[in-house]
Amino acid sequence: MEEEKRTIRAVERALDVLLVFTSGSEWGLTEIAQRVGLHKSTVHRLLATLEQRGFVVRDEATEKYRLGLRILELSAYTRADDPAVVMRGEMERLRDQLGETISLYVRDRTDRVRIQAVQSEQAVRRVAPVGARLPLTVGASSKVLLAFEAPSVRDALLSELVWPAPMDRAAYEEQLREIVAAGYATSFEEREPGAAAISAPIFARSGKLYAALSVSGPSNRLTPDVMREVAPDIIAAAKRMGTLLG
Amino acid sequence: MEEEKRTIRAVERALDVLLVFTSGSEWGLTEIAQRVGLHKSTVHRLLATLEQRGFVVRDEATEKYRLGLRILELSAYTRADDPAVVMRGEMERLRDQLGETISLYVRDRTDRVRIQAVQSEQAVRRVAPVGARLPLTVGASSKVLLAFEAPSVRDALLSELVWPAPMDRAAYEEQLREIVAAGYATSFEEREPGAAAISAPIFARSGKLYAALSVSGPSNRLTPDVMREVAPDIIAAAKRMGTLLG
DNA sequence: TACCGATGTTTCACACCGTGAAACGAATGG
DNA sequence: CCATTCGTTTCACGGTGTGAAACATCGGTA
Repeated sequence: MEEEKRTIRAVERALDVLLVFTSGSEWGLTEIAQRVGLHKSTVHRLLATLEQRGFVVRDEATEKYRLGLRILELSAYTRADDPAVVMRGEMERLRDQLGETISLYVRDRTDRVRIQAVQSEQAVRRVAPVGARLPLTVGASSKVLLAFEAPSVRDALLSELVWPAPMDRAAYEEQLREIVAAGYATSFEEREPGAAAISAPIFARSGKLYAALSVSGPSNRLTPDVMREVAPDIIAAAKRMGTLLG
Repeated sequence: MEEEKRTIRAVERALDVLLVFTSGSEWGLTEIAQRVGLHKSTVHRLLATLEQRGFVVRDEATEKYRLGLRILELSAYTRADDPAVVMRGEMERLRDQLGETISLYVRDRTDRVRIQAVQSEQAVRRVAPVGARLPLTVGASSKVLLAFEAPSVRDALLSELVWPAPMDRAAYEEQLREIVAAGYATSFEEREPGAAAISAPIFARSGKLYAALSVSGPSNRLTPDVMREVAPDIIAAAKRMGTLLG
């Protein structure tokens, strides 16, 4: 039962404190302490350390903590968005063609992360910040990132994921097989009501799954019929984007 | 004499490990250990912890460490108040690398304005006050701010500008095309004798031209050969700075 | 094949460092 | 003016992070 730990508790706690800021940008010490379940005193020392290195700063007005510029500085060195920059042109082309928001997701462990996005210019549109982290269980892109993954990896992930109540693993696996056959996945008001999405896989030249390209918008515009119609365009764009990768 | 420390050593060390990635995106364990001056064993545990939380990942091909997507996720929640402030870190790094004065120019109508600068620390150096306003007709940064602007805007500006005597608009436009192809611009004793500069464009994520990053110094140090050599570094820095923008 | 150096990984005993209870100070407002 | 909440500091204790050393794996070299 007990897994051997080779990690450092104090560091884990510090990182957990940082991660608190992914659900709100401004926090007081006591709030953070409650959230991570640690003593005020401990969190105070953690924050002092993070502040000294510039990972958090104190808002002068509110006296609360927020993330510091060191994070931004580091984010410039995450190579994950390098290919994403190259792909931006192709994504803009697709946006102009379809008029909806285009996103690029990669899998990170049991989540997916939006590494690039171009927004729809319509009045009613999905907004989608780069860097957003979403569960791998729901949404068209999640299904793509699972369905086209290597079998061994996929099975490991399916075992590891915790499923929301109404979902059944067997039925889900069947759905994934259909997605592989079709070459793309859709979701209709699956993750959030009123929203729909269609997603296709991007493979690197090596054949390895790199990302999921998704088109998302309001479900009254992105109806199942419309999605079926534009699927070939999205698959083609995803294929082109794959060739841009090493 | 001795300052009381209220920080946590293990956390400080972990953050230092993260900061190593601001001077190179790929590192091996031993390299990192040398850089931060810690024992291999210690760094190994730190990295294992950072990896568990997704702050670093191991490149499958090279087996080396790089920053993980958690950083990107956090960066989405940092409020970048003033872009010029955010970019200062990157500019300081470039200054340390090249030893010359680094400036950041944005276009304001038919002028350019220096909105940020870090000075060379050499005895003979260009001095460059922030806020300085210069004509858009001469200098490497001017050419960048024109060459990479949207065609319609560029043409309007070219018509509006009043040209100094010896310049010809047709020849200038040809020069701008070459600059777009090269990805950077240079100037050698163009605006003031004894001075040279090299400049690259900074694009926001949206693809919009935001500013020109320039390296300037005495023309005996910044020879054409030297500028050609350091151009890739400047372009890379400008690219990173672009990712810091919304 | 045997050897080497360089890499990442694991083990282990010890001291030191991180921990949380508690007490403190400061600000707010009822 | 007391009560409450927040951030800060102190301190003794024991757990926890530490680095030397040994181990494991590679590629490269002779």
